[in-house]
Amino acid sequence: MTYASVLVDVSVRQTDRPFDYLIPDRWHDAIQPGMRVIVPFGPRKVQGFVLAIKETTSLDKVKEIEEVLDVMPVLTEELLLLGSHIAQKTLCFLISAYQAMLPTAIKAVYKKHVQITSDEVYEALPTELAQLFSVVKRREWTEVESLVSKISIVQRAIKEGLLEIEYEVKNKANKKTERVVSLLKVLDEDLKNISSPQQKDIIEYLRMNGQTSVKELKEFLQITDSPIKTLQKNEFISIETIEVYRDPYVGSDIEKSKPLPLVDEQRVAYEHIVSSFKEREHKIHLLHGVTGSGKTEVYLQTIQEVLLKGMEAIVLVPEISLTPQIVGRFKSRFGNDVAVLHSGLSIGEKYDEWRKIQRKEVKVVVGARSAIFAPFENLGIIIIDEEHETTYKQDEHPRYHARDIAVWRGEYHNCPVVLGSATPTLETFARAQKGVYELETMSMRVNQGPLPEVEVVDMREQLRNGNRTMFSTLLHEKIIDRLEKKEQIILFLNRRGYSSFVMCRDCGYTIQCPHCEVSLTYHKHNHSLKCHYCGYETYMPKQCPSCQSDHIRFFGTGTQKVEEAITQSFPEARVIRMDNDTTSRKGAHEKMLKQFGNGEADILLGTQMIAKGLDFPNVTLVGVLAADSSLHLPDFRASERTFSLLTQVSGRAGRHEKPGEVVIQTYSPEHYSIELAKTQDFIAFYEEEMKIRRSFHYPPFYYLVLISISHTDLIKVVKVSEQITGYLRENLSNRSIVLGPVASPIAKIKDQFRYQCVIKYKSEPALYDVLNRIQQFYQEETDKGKLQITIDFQPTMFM
DNA sequence: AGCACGCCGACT
DNA sequence: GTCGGCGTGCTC
Repeated sequence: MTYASVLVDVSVRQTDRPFDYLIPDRWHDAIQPGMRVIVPFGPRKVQGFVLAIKETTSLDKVKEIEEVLDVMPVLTEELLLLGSHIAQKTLCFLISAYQAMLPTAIKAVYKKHVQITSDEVYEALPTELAQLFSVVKRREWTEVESLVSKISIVQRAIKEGLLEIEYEVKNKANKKTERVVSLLKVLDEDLKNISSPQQKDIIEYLRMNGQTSVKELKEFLQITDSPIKTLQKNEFISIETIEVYRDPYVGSDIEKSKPLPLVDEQRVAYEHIVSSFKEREHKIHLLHGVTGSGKTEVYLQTIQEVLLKGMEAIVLVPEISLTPQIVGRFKSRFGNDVAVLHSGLSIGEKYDEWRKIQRKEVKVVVGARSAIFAPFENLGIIIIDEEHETTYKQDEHPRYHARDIAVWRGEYHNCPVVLGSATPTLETFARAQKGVYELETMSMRVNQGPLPEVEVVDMREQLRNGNRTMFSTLLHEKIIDRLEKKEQIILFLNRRGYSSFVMCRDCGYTIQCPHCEVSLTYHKHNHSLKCHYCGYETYMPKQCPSCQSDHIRFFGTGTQKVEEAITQSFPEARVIRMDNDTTSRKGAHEKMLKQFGNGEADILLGTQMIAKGLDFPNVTLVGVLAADSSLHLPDFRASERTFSLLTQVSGRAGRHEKPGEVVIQTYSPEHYSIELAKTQDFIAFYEEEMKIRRSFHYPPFYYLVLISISHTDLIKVVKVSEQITGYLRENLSNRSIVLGPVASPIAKIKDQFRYQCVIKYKSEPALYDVLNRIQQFYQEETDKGKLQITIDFQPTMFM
């Protein structure tokens, strides 16, 4: 007898452990850990993952596995191991960790049907049910629920054995299939006997072109299914259904590219990384290169080496759909060896890309955060571009950081991990300084061009001098100049922590969301006010609800408003505006960038999404409007983010022959992150910021855990928060610091009050134990859904 | 999470 | 005496 430990797809604490099932004989040697199965669980059926195969079980009664869903495991041995590591380190259920590794298409969909037990039951059934099941003998539960007058009559029929419930587990996956036609043996004699010209055409076509899809045959020969069917019936051809891949990049013509010559700094970095790959050393390299220093080319050539050895590579890029230019570079270098995974793909497309990896049909995957789980088994290198990006941290369970996963997998495979950035996180840079990571510095731009000249304009002064527009005199002049020279301009609107809120000029009243403690945002297109947290929407009032004054206006600068200002100040300029509104349609993003690249516009105006990765030779001016809006967020990383953002945006200017200029507009020009962005001196910024981090006990000197507590009852939230902080203070070592409880910066979302506390620690042996105990203590209450407690290690946000 | 089981009040 | 409400506890 062999048994399987199965982890079922039910994410609650009580089922967060394996259950044993008997493996039926027919599956004996076929079943392997990492495969998905369907098992009976209580009265229903659920999907589960086989964790292990074993010869014995301690139970006296076990059920049999009902079905095996995979031919090969969807989770490799490595990923199974990694899952338990993630569950342990982020305090999530094991099943959640595994779910996070797989494409959504593979997730189970549960259905419940009601059917007649036998044809003889009609007399016994109540008329209502007899009618319902007279023609259709099997119906979906939800359908029955809505058609029937009372659920109880169905339940009684089930008890009496007239009806029964059947549980079904389906795959969300939709493999895209295609019917293909192959020619069987057709003798010339047979051909003579075929009178239909269409059938003859088909055979002719197949003889010329070999295996062909039904679709193509029909299109090319302008025929229907019927002659094809006849040929199949007479066994001249065979039709089989095969799986095909959707190609999200079909039609985009990609030219093959060749390795570019490396400049000295690039070569040094390249050689270091390649040597640790060849020596099979798990080293972490920080590739610290200024914008335009050619980091991507280093990635490409190191990957080339990895591929030469028949090994595989993972490349993470922040939210990749936003940088089609980068995807293009990988596709053009490695062609069909590349799979691309990002959020812009449909569920089916993601699944197809994932299948290519699983079947080892590709060697390189380029993707966003979750691509770190690519099921490669022969990894040679892992690259994380723009290492400092916060999108690498998942903000829902499991709250993992892709960088940590990369390090874990690098260790498992004994391969190097490369972290690339012009503005690495302080944590990473500090490790490189200490020699924990290898530091590769690239301080020169490949084109030998200088970094762009950056000027900071004090907007307070502009205001004092009577300039009330969004453009300082300097930026205005420079825009005019570029427009005349037919050079291009990027205008960046820093909107983080910024929105167009509504305020009464007379009494100062601002309109807030009734369910969340945030101001509502004004939306121009339908004159509405919307809450960005819960979706609440209302009309824009004509009068102040508080003092009835007419002077109620919206404040803040949206991209729309900037666009209007541009057309007013520079009527001849052609503008492309990129923000969430204009790029939500699929492919809109790529299209707009292409237009700008072709010179169809003079100004590209946008938010964060235009800050990185873009490379347009004709851009010689970058303007940053309101540089400091990200500076005053209640977050210790605000300075780091601002500096990083300004550096990245500045890097968009003058990347090729023409030198670039940057104008940064700010109300706090004396702030060090803005002052240092002017010289783009990362080291100076690092040293300055480290002083602050040290004295305030922030990372990289301390690790952080953020515990958030929320509930609809404020008193309950306060009580639980105080209990938790009290417990932490009592049970953690006195070297750790516990802050709070305090109300979260956004104190209420969706009618839930939110409190938080923070643990700062350097080394805390009791940490996991204590946090687990807290989770267990409140488990009953959190299960009911009223109370929520989330624990976030190394949080990126404190909102 | 679902689902059954069981206990209790309400109503034919 | 039955129906349906919800609290409790289990699922190999």
